[in-house]
Amino acid sequence: MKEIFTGDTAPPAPAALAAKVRTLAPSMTRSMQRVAEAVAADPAGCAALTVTGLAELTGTSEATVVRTARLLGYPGYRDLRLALAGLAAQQQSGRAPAVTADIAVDDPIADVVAKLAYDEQQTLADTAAGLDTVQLGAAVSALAGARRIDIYGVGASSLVGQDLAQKLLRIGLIAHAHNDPHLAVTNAVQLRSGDVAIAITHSGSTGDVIEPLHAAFEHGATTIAITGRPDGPVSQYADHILTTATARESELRPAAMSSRTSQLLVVDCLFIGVTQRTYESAAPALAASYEALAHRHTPRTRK
Amino acid sequence: MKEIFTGDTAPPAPAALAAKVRTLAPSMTRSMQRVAEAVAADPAGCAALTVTGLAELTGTSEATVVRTARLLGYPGYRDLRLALAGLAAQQQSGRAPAVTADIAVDDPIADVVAKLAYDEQQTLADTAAGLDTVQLGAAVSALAGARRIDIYGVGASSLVGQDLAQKLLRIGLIAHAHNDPHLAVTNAVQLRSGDVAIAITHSGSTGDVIEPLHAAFEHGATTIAITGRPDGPVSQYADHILTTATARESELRPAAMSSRTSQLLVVDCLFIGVTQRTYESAAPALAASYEALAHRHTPRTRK
DNA sequence: TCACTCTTGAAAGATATTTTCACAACCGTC
DNA sequence: GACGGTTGTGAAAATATCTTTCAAGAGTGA
Repeated sequence: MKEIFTGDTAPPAPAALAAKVRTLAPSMTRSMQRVAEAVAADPAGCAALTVTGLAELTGTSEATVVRTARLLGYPGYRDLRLALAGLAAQQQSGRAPAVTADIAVDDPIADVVAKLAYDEQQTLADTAAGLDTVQLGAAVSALAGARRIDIYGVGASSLVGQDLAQKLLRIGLIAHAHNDPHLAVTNAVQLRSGDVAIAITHSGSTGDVIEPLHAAFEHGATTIAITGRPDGPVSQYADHILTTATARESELRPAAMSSRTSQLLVVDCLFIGVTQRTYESAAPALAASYEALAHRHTPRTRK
Repeated sequence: MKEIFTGDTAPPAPAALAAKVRTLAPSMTRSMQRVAEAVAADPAGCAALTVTGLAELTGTSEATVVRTARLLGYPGYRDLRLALAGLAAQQQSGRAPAVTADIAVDDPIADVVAKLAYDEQQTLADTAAGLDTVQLGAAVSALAGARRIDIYGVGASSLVGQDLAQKLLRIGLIAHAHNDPHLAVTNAVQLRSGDVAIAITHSGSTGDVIEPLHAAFEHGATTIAITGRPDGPVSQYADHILTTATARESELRPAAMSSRTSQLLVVDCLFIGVTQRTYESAAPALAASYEALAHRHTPRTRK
């Protein structure tokens, strides 16, 4: 059965507010962005303000502040404010926000390693916090019972798709990752109810990926989108939307880098989820695949 | 004239609310005690209530609720509520130490997400800590000046290799990821000094990957191994060894999962390092590849 | 340029909070 | 046990805050 994507990211956000702001920022208007930025930059300060206060601070109107709160997933400003207070309390008591400068051209290699590792850790945390477990559960259910699974991704996302396909094959599911858009579409029209199609696109607007998903959707397959832009075109044809985190990008660190990390976490979650659901058949399949590879390793030599 | 009740406890309380309630209870009237008790017993629940709601819950009136808030040191109920929200958030974040456990078959999906994210974060930290920056620097130098770069990986490592190849191609280097062992070997014998060969294998003993690296090594290419077993056979033929972390694996979470995370971090480090070294040519190449993809995105739809 | 949609804030409308005020309950005293 | 005074309480008015509406302005594509 299909669910209708209502545009609002489902439940009130817990702690991943900064990440959510980043994810949703592109779909915001200028004024709303100003509000969102203010909120992300200083949760504690904003929690102390009334709608009117925050509107003045950001040079916008109350209406805009309320609109922003809505977009971030809260029923209204009051609830955003409450969440902000919670966030502020956590920040204060908890961890110091480790300073994380952009990677610079002249950074020594050790700094590059440290910054990269930190950024990716951050991306993982953001993804985990922003992932809608209800959608994830639904996606897992669909996959666990799927007759056939087609996965679409191009560019960097193609590798993520292949990773997922490899994993699903290992537990005995019939999965195939496409990266040729033409073949993907011609295969998609073969799908029907009981099959699952997965589109992976960070931008949410990659035509080569949307087209096969659209075709699969039209033919009655259950469709899943793994995207950083849940409001993007791809979501039109997705029964279940899994949102990946959007990290700030810099010249040296393209968005593709963190989106890959985020996508892989989602893929892993899907895989583990499906393994759990189909444990009876998955466990022996995993064991068998492990066994099959054992003889391909040459004996260890130690220098 | 105002009804002034400002208890001697002047400043807004931080987290010691329960204690404060106990301290102040004797000086409270019966109704106020009921309110204070409710608040102390369930901060989170009360944070969700309006004055009217809390008044009803405790069988008192709004005025009493406000008076209680004042006595507790807040300017009014609104501020008490904000503090309550903060408290609730702290409590909630406090109880989440279960993530260190292995992922179990019956874990709810939310736990799976949390545990996976945590594990991968750990893997990243371990990798960053264990990476030899001298070796990394040497590898970067070799890549930056390479005439041609061949990458070998099979299975999950194949995807990592492809990721690296994609990245290096983007900055104008000539890189190719092989996953067919035969073709890899036949190509490897074409390499010579000035070329670079990279083998990616978690076990360090994957014959299909060692063979081409061996061939490349013999023919004078600079060889790099990305492996979780620096003492494995693959290292015999590697000029530079980059060590990836080995996370504990469980039945549900195969080693391939964390080794991939670790390998990707290494790959990212290599990429950034090479980009830095070749910035003059890499920057415009990156910009061009970005540009080239721009038109492949369909226009955004906003609901 | 025109027609169009999207964005925005002013102000009206709805809620929530605070204050006021009158009355009930209690307490000690005569 | 009735009386004056004090204290505790909630209903309702007053205020502050939040939400919605709506029309004008900004931006956009033909």
